[in-house]
Amino acid sequence: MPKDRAPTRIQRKNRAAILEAALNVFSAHGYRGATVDQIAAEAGLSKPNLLYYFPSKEAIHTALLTGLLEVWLAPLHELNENGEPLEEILSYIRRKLEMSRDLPRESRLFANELVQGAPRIHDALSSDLKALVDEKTVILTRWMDQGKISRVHPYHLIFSIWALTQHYADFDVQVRAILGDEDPFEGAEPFVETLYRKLLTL
Amino acid sequence: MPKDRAPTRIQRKNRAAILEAALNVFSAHGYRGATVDQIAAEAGLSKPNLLYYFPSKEAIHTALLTGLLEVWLAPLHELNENGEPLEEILSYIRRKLEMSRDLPRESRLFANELVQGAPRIHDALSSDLKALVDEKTVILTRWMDQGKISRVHPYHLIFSIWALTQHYADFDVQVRAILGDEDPFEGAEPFVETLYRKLLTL
DNA sequence: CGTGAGTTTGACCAGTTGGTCAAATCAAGA
DNA sequence: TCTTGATTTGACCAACTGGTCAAACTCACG
Repeated sequence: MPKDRAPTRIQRKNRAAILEAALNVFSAHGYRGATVDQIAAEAGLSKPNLLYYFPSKEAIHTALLTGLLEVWLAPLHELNENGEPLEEILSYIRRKLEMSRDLPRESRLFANELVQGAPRIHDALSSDLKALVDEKTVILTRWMDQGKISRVHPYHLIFSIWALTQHYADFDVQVRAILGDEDPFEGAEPFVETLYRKLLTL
Repeated sequence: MPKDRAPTRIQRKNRAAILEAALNVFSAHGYRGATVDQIAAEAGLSKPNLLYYFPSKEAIHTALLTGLLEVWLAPLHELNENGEPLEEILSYIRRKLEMSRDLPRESRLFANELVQGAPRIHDALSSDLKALVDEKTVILTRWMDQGKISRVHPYHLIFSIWALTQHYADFDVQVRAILGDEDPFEGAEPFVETLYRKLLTL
């Protein structure tokens, strides 16, 4: 247990290696399915050495989740109320789709946690996430009031975007089992763009 | 291990109780997160007694998955090539949404399996599921060729329906954390109906 | 009733898992 | 170089897990 001074070079390196390894293991096997030994091996450390940097398996998991939550919510944060409504929403969708393509482990990490009832991030959902979504649905509703986009249920609009974009990362195996060689994202991008353009154009 | 005669009354009752309990436990905690003790307790049996009916934890899991796969795919099976195209698709969506509302455990069972790479049903995906989807996309493509519905990527159309409808069961916690008291399905039904009507109407 | 198959259980086992600890090793500043 | 705190490790532990087994019990049916 290092004292709470400024972290040393080694501390920074090993903590980063552990979190990287934990992301691999937790996202592939879920919390319960991941073992500390596995994470330690993947990080190139012995188990006791890993537990020198994090007090427990759960601590690694929550450190990962909380650390990645802001990364995960960044695309929605960027939704700009002063931009062109339809383009803002389409950009948001594109950012989410890119994240599914480029950060599938992060997506599956949250998917694993959510599908099992979010026992470890339930609080963040009903505070941080809810606050962010509430804030952005106000903007969406204003755009609808101003006749800039079609009137639809703003919460379900956001849910649909999450569902559609994250599906490609979370259920990747299924998508690939059906599409075979075809790159999922090649077809997905124009599809979702058309979908939301038609939905939101008056 | 009962002989392979006709199952007795007790066998039928206990096997059903085990599968019901296993559905609860596996869907809530995933394969690795579920314990045989937990399933036995929930089924009202001792662990050795449970293992008298199923040879192993994995056997219970695969029995569940394979038994439910056809239930799960039934809505798509019902998509009728002789029906009115848009109405057929909308009915399919409604059936899937009903399943999310009425059978969320089944949805999460598959979600858990898929998000972890489908180690135990990979074969069923690339054979049964792929065959079914291939068959139905032919119908969708024909409808598009005949100018009955808009031309979109048929596979991604199906993926989007899965994503949207199953989202409400699989990520239920998240949806409820944001919607609060509001019934998710009340808003979801008209939303998805509008969405696909706009997408598919020429 | 009796009897044989079907059912249930307590005791047990080996492997795994998260976590501890004292001792050994290493690194960097005085 | 020397010392002190940071880092690493092998040995270990208790709890849990999936699974086994022989013995006990129960049920249906002749």
